[in-house]
Formats: sequence, C-alpha cells, structure tokens
Amino acid sequence: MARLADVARAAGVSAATVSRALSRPDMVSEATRTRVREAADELGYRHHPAARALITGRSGLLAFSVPSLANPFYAPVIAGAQAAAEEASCELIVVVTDGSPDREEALFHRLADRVDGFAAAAPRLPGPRLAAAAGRLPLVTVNRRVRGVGSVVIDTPAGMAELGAHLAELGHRHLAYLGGPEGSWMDPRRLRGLREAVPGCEVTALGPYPPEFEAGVRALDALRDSGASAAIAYSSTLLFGVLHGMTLRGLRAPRDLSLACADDLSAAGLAMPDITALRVPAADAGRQAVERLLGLVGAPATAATHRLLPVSLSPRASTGAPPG
Amino acid sequence: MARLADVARAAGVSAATVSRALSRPDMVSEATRTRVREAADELGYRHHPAARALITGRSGLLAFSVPSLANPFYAPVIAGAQAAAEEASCELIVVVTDGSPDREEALFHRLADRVDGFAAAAPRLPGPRLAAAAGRLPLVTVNRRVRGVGSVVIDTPAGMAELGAHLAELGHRHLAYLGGPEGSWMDPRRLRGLREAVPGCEVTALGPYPPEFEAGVRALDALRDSGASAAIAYSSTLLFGVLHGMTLRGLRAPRDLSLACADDLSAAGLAMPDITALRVPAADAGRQAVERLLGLVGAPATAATHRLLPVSLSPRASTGAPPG
DNA sequence: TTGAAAGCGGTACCAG
DNA sequence: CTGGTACCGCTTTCAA
Repeated sequence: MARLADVARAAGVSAATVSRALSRPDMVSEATRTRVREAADELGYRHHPAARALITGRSGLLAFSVPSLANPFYAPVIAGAQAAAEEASCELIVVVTDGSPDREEALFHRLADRVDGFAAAAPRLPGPRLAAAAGRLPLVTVNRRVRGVGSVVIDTPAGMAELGAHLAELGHRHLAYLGGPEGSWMDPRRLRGLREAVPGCEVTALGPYPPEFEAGVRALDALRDSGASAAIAYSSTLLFGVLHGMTLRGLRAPRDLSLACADDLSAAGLAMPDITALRVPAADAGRQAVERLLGLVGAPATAATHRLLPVSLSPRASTGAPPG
Repeated sequence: MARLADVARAAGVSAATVSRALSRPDMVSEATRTRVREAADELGYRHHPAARALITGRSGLLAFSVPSLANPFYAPVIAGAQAAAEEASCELIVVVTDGSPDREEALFHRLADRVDGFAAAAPRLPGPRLAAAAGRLPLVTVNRRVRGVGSVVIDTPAGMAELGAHLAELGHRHLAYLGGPEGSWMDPRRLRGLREAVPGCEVTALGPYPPEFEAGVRALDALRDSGASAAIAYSSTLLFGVLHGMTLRGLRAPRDLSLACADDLSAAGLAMPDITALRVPAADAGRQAVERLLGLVGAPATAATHRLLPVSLSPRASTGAPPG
C-alpha cells in the first residue's frame, strides 16, 4: 500500500505538500499539483480512511436504518440513498431494525461515534426518543416528522386524498382503507388524508396489516364484510394478496370491487399496468435524506428542515364505477 | 467525548493499562480491570473506531454486495449477514450493484481499503475478475463458486433434483423451467440439476426472466405453448406472476398445471401455504458468508473453503398429477 | 507556495 | 502486571 510519504518521495516534495495537493488543490502551485497527482496515480495511492478520519473527525460513513428489507418499498429508497452517498464519497451502512423501537434506539447508540450521520426510517420509535438521538449525531428521519429533527416525508396523505377524490368521482360512497403496519407513524395520517378528502363518503379502516401478500389474501374477508365498494391498500404487497384472493373467488376489479394502492407498485417488480396507484418518489426520498444529512454533517447547527415530496395519482383499470 | 487518557486519569492508571484492561482483559490484574471498567462506564467511554483502525489495520467494517434489493430473496440473506457481523462487533456496508459486472468490480476497488472483507453476491462478474479481487482483500462469494475464492452456496441444484423427482413421481413427463436472471452463474446449474434428476422427462427451459411479477404474467403464454404439465420457477416473485396469470384465465394449479418454486416464498412475505417450494436457508447463507469472511480476516492465508447449504422440499397443494 | 513538526486516539513493544 | 514511549497515516498550524 502506497502511503503519503511514498508519493512525496516520488514527487520530490514533502508529505504536507502531497496532502494539500490532493485535498486542497488550490493551496498548491499548478506545477507541483500535477507532479504530485502523477506520482499518486503511478503508485496507485489512496487515502487511508482511518488516518484521515482520525484527524478530520469524519468517517465518511453514513447509516441508514429501515424496518425491513422484505418490504420492497425500501429497495428504491436505499438505492437512492446509496447513489447520493456515493456522489459524496461516502459509504452507507444499512441496518435492519425489524421495526423494533428498542433496536432502533440501540443502533443509534452503537453507530453514533462510527458514522457521520444517521438516516432513519423509524416508523415506531417514539418521537422524543428520536429527538434525543438527534442531539447526539446528525439525524434525518424518513417518512416521519418529529419536532426538531430534519425529515424527508413522502406526501402520501395528499395522495390518499387524491385517491379518495378519484373514487368519489367514480361514484363510490363507501371506501375501505387497508392500513398498517401496526404502530406506524404514517398510518393514521394516510387514513386522515383520505377521510378529509371525502366528507361525503363512509370510510372503513381495516387492519393494521403487515405489508405481506398473505395478509392481503386474509384481509379480503373483512373487506367484503365491510360493504365498501372500493379499497385502498397502503402496501403493494398487501394489495397483491387482496387481488389474488379476489381472482381465486372469481371476483374482478373493478367489476366487483375497485382496488387502489397507496404504494408504488414498481418497487416490488410488480409493475402491473392495470392497478390504480400512487407514484411515490421513493428513490428521491432516499437521495434527499442523504443529501440533507450531508448538509447537517457540514453544518451541524443548521435548523431542522422538513421536506415533503409530492406524489401523483396514476388512475388505471382497477378502479371504476361501483357495482350496481 | 471521553478519551482513553480521561479514563486513565479517573482510574489512576496509565493509558496503556486502560487499553489493555479494555481490549485484553487477561493481561491485567483483576483489581485494576474492574477499576478501569468502572471508570470507563462512568465516563461513558467508547473506543474511537478510527484511532483503533489506524493502529490495528482493521476497520471493523464489512461490505456485502447484492445485485438488487427489490428481489426479496436477499432480504433474509442480508439480515443473516448483519446478525453475524453484529455479533463480531462489525458493521455491514450494503452495496447494490444492479447486477452490473463493472459496478461489482468498481465496488471492490472503492471499498478494498475501507473494509476488512467483502461478501459478494455477484452472479454475473466473470470468475477470473472475482478471483483477482480476492487477491486484494478477503472475499467470500455467495451463491457462486469460483476457483480459489471462498464461497457459501445454497444447493438449489440439488433442490431442483428433488423437485424434479417429486413431479416425475406424480406422473409428469414434461417439465418447464422458468429460469433467470440473464447471465446468472446459478441459472444453468439449476437447470442441469433438474435435467439430471429426471432423465425420463422432457425439460423445456424458458427464459431468462427477471425476478419480477410482471415477467411471470407474461411467461405464462410461453409456458402454455411449451406443452409442459408442470413448471418450476426460479424466483418466487416470478412464480407469483405466473399464478396471477393463471387465475386471470381461469386456470388452476395443480388441476391445469402443476407449479413449484425453487426459491423460498417466505422471504417475500409470500408465505402462501399451498405452493410447493424449496425451503432455502437464505439467512444462514448470509450468516455463514460473514462468518467465513471473519475467519479470513483473522487468517488471510487460509485456503478457500466452499460451503454448500442443503435445501429441503416442501411439497404442497400446487403440485399434483398431470391433467388428463 | 512549501516544509518541519505536532498531534488526532489508540496499541504494542520494551523495561522495570 | 504496569508505565513509558514510539508510531499507525494523515492534516494542519507555524515559519521560512
């Protein structure tokens, strides 16, 4: 492994100059800069991250916590986060919390002095405990807003309102919301977004369900019992279970029941062209969370900002006029 | 932040002693050990990872690369890897490669001097390039065997043989394999495992398909055209597409077509109780890959070991006698 | 603009 | 068993 001193020797300058030529090119003359760079390239020199971290106090590491990787919703979120981290020459430590508040909190502590910042999709951890963690290291929450903590939130509640309006316009007067996961911060907000948009409609809240196919299959009974003529599922995986249950019983959407999804189907490789759904900017959410985080790392005193990402409705064949 | 010197002062010993008391407790007397520990606890002392990494040459970081997080197969793999890493007080940098060989290779280089080891689910990168990377840092491949590189491989080919035998026993004489992804190292091995187990059967290979729902829906046409009476899909997401396509057309398994899956359905939250499938130890694969890796980190000269994890068949309602 | 030297926070060798 | 000390590789004053 080539070290700074080796490059210095090869370029005929001091180690200090090499350091400057590489990290602060403007502090060095054009001539030495190119000479140093050539020597560095030739030797295949790379910074020793630990040595640099030791002196700068920055590890170049970011953490991103998600409740689960089995929920395909998080795949593009992490992909976006990783892309942003990479552009800033940072690495991303992905941690899975299983949605356990205790584990989420434990991870903050375990990683606090190892990473420069923490992006947390922590749907269950109580707000005050999140805010406390934000005091110990730069923190940004994803799909969750807490006083005093920077956040990037996908505006699914507004999307729910759009979905509700869309269904009401089609003539539906009784909607069902298949909600979850249990204890999620976003869940009641989705429901409220829907309710407030359709004051003339009855809205039955079902669940909470986990974001799983099987839960959707099982949910169909409750859904039929509710008497709703249209249903909105919070998760695409859940929705697919419902859909499967329907086809098994010879039911079709929208003939027997209109079906829509508040999640982005494409994340799950489930890009069925015929399901009414929200297009949610999941990759953007991940990217912006990391960008915000990097901003905080650079200027820790910055006031918390809250970013709300708009969603858009993609009306398709699975929603139509109610039966009868 | 409390530093080693602070603890030393508080405990009335030298910094060297504190270091030993914390990192090599057996090199220190019982009395000082407890005294140091108490002082450290009181001050909330934690190792500075960079300082430690600088001198030990170990970062406590491991990388795990996967082609995609949208494929739910990798969720338990990463969860298992993370659990093993955590037990060894390491963090896991998860990197998504999109299955691009160039990106896979670029990541090796980018991370080579940042992490202690690399676990790679790299289905497409040519073997020699993988082996070259293994020369630069401890490397273990997952679901992929390359000469000279340690590996942990799930024995899906043997599982395919079991699935084939199961179907042959039910009376099927023409099987279809829905394979993929494109260029995957494992794919032809799955097919061969199946073919060799059922010499009396015709086996039609279809694909390659991406591990996506929609691909399954589309694959159904080719599947019907093939004339096979039973199909095995390599991916659970793909299988679900097939199943959905079937129900849309009023086809049922196993009445019209027997259906089985070489992947573990539970990973996708798709724990449908009625699909014949393989139980694959995905979490174990992740865990063992990391454990092997940690072994390599400790003793880099160790010869490459290849671990093959057995799978088991769960015969269920989706496979039965062929129609007619 | 450049070089010398002092650390960053630990670990490990060497004496004692 | 313990303390002193050199040093890991890099950044950053401070002088020249």
